[in-house]
Amino acid sequence: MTTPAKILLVDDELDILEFLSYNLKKEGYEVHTATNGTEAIEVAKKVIPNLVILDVMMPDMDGIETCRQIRALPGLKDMMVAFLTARNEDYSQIAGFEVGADDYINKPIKPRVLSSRIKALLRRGSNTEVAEENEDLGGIKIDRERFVILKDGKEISLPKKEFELIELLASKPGKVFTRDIILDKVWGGDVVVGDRTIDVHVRKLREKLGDNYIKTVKGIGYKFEF
Amino acid sequence: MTTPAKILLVDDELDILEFLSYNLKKEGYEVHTATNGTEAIEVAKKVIPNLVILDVMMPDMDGIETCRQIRALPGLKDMMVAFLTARNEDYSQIAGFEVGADDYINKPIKPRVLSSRIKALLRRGSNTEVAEENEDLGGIKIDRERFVILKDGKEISLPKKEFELIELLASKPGKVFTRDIILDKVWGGDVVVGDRTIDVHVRKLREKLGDNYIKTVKGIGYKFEF
DNA sequence: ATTATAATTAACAAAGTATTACCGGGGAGT
DNA sequence: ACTCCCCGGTAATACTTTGTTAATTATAAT
Repeated sequence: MTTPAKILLVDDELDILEFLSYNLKKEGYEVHTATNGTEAIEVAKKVIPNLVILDVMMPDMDGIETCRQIRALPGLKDMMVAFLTARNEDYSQIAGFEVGADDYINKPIKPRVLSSRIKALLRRGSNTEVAEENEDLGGIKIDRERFVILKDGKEISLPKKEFELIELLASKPGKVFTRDIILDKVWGGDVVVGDRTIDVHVRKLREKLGDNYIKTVKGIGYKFEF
Repeated sequence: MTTPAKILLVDDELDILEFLSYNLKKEGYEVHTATNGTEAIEVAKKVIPNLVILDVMMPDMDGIETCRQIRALPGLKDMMVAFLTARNEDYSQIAGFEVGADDYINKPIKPRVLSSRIKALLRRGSNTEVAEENEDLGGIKIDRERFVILKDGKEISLPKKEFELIELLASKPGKVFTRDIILDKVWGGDVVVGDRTIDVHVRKLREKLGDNYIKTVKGIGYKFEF
């Protein structure tokens, strides 16, 4: 770590703002905050953040519009942008990607998830050179931005759950994810679903991606390998 | 599997304490309890729990403050902390995370939910440790994360029991593990299996790893050597 | 040689996973 | 508002792998 990354948080709900702010500071980031679009633009001009986290739903000026305006500022074209959205807001419905969102983060926010997402974002952001090439995982690329998998250049679009599942598994190729962990991360710790639900989703993924990527580790769980 | 995780429960309501305690013990955890902050700190000093579950609302000293004090104790910085909160007590969440809460559990508590949350927490806690490079044991490496053995760079995947067995033996190379101990650690103290079960598993391991690693000590047990 | 302990093998039981079919809810399009 | 269709999930069943047992053979120690 050289100089801490600067993050601008924008949300009209003070609770959330504080909560996120605290957690990010703990991770060593330099955190700035704003409670509305106008204020956000002011702050952005001054601090030139590496990453802006914007609530989509805000009074006055919504996150999308705010984003558009911030991006128009000099020197801020290359900054990373993440939107906060309520759970279950279908990604495709959101106009955010049109203004160049780099990630979506669902509320309610789990600190651990947040932290890793942000790290990933900042890493991506610092790759100023290449227009952000997604990692190639044995002929497969995960395009979070478009919510699509690329297999040998061919697009395969996945439903949400399947996407989240492959995303998790591929996040650390080779690592075995226990059923517990998968349930926890993809379905959420307190949702109780049947034992075979994961299997079925794995099945559907294998149908679409081919049988060579997701391996079962009997008695333990699954892992992504190539 | 190895040694049971230690959990410290703190709540002023005896009903809840008993209820949780019962459920957690059933899951195989070592459970300690306290009914107030001061007592909690005493117990924490002694047992050095892996996880503390704290009621936020308590007379005398509330959960947050208790947590702060416990964390200040030597050797307890890295422990996991979960707070029990009444439904929708949003405000306390913020304060809680400031003292390093790792999770919130809402009352009323459903045992099933509790169980999975706790598993996740303890897992997270142990993951927090150092990224622990795998030791090379005479051409063999045990990769717990991927759940495979690496022999001369080549991956050998093992079934659960075989993996646990080699893991145990290799945990202290050279040391002889008696059949009793092996049964206890791998199969669990209360499971009754036949005399030859261990032999068969050793056999299978030797088939896969070669005959040069596991040595028999007649009349005593087995040891891992290289 | 005799006895006790261990290794091997094959057959069986149990656990775990894959597959298929199906159902209900919610959104998209009409 | 009414379909229709897709997604996410369940249930039942078939299938595979793993774990255990028991019977048999081999080995070492006295």
